[in-house]
Amino acid sequence: MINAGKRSGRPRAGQERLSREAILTAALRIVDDEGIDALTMRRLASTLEVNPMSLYHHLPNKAAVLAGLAELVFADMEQPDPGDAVPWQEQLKDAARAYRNALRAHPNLALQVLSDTSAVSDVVVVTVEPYYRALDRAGLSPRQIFESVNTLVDFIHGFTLGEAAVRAETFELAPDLLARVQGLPAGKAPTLARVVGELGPEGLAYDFDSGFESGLTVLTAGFAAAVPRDR
Amino acid sequence: MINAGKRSGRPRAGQERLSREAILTAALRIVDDEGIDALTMRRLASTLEVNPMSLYHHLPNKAAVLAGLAELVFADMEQPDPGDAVPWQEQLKDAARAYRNALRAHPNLALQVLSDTSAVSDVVVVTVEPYYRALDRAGLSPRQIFESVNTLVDFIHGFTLGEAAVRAETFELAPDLLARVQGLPAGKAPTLARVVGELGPEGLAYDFDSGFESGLTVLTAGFAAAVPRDR
DNA sequence: TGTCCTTTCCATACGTTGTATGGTTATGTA
DNA sequence: TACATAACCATACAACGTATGGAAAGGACA
Repeated sequence: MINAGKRSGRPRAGQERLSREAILTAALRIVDDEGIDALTMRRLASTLEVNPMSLYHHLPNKAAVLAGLAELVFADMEQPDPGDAVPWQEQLKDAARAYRNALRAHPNLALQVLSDTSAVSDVVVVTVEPYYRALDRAGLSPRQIFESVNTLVDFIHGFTLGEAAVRAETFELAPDLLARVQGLPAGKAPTLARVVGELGPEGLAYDFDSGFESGLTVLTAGFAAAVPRDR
Repeated sequence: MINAGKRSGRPRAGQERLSREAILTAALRIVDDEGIDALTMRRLASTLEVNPMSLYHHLPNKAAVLAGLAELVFADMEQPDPGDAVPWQEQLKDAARAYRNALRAHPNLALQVLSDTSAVSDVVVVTVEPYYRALDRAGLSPRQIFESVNTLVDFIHGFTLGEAAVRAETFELAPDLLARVQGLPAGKAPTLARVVGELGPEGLAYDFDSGFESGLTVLTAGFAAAVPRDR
């Protein structure tokens, strides 16, 4: 009768079924597989084959679970920083790509992560050095660097948000947009209508990767334009 | 005994207490005053002095209430579009400012609005004409215009998200950031540490308005740099 | 070794949520 | 005048987060 049918009590040493890490890993799997709404304390406990209340010995509440997940997302981020061997533009873009990749590795968590101020500001502090380095090399002033980094990070956040939202829904961006534009009353948005018409359905087939690169190019060009003349 | 103490039944014509619009208006007030979490169907019904289930005759479920709120936010947006009398850069910036203002008029709704794909794509279609007009005047190709607008909108979204998140929490950005950076192990992020140190506490006192303007300036400069040479 | 606090798990239960079901009464149309 | 429909209400249910308190094992100290 080795613990058969036992109902409760502390487990033997080394037999603990839970830990903060185990809980967060299971939670991340649920969110990745089934979306953020599928993550409930009861569901989480049941996949761990544990009573719901047991979770509360490792994490104070559900908000802490979500905050822990945000933490995990950033922990997996790889920091490339090729250093000064490449032009500052490439250094900047590489860092931005790494950030984007970390965020989109778990699209169902994007909203949670981006709206969790403490998670974002944590990671921003730890992560942001390559941006500062690159823009310093470019010759910007401290104030310009500070504001440029904020602008870049905001772009990445907005981009990721859009990408995650579109992936979550199952709708086709291009035909949808085309249909909407064509459905507008004539003369309502003439330039939009003309440009969209010239692009055509295949021109509108949005590729997130190239959209991101395009944004990075615009931003780096904008940063470069801000470099004082005497450099 | 004119309907006194009556418990249920259809109201007299013209005496209806509910309508989609009335419900959404009340919901918006709750969200603005007390935050998105305060909005429950029961709370909403009680401010309207109505049974919770009555709401369901005008809106199919709570998600529809939230979607309706997103709609309201955009409905209040004023579209300036000074037209071709000003440089294209100003036309672009004015439109961007109007969009930002609409989003931040209801900060507690920002997250909801930005994550509601259909709301965003609705408004983007209706709203985006000035951007297209400005960038067309600047001389960009259809493809460049399309991608530039996406970049600009993503920046606005990311910026708004950050602004709303910071406002929701009650913490001071500048001292917090400074403390975090100073708490880093020495040599961990040298450029960040130096730049932040040079800025000092007052240099870090973030002003969202000037941060937004700075982003717009960078982006317009980036767009300008993409104009083909033969223009 | 025996004592006692702590840790890890479990059982039960409470209040709140969104909403399904089905009733009651007035409206509008046939 | 009959009847489907619309606008309201009462009741009820399942699922949620989590407070409370109990059981069993671990670890510290006598």
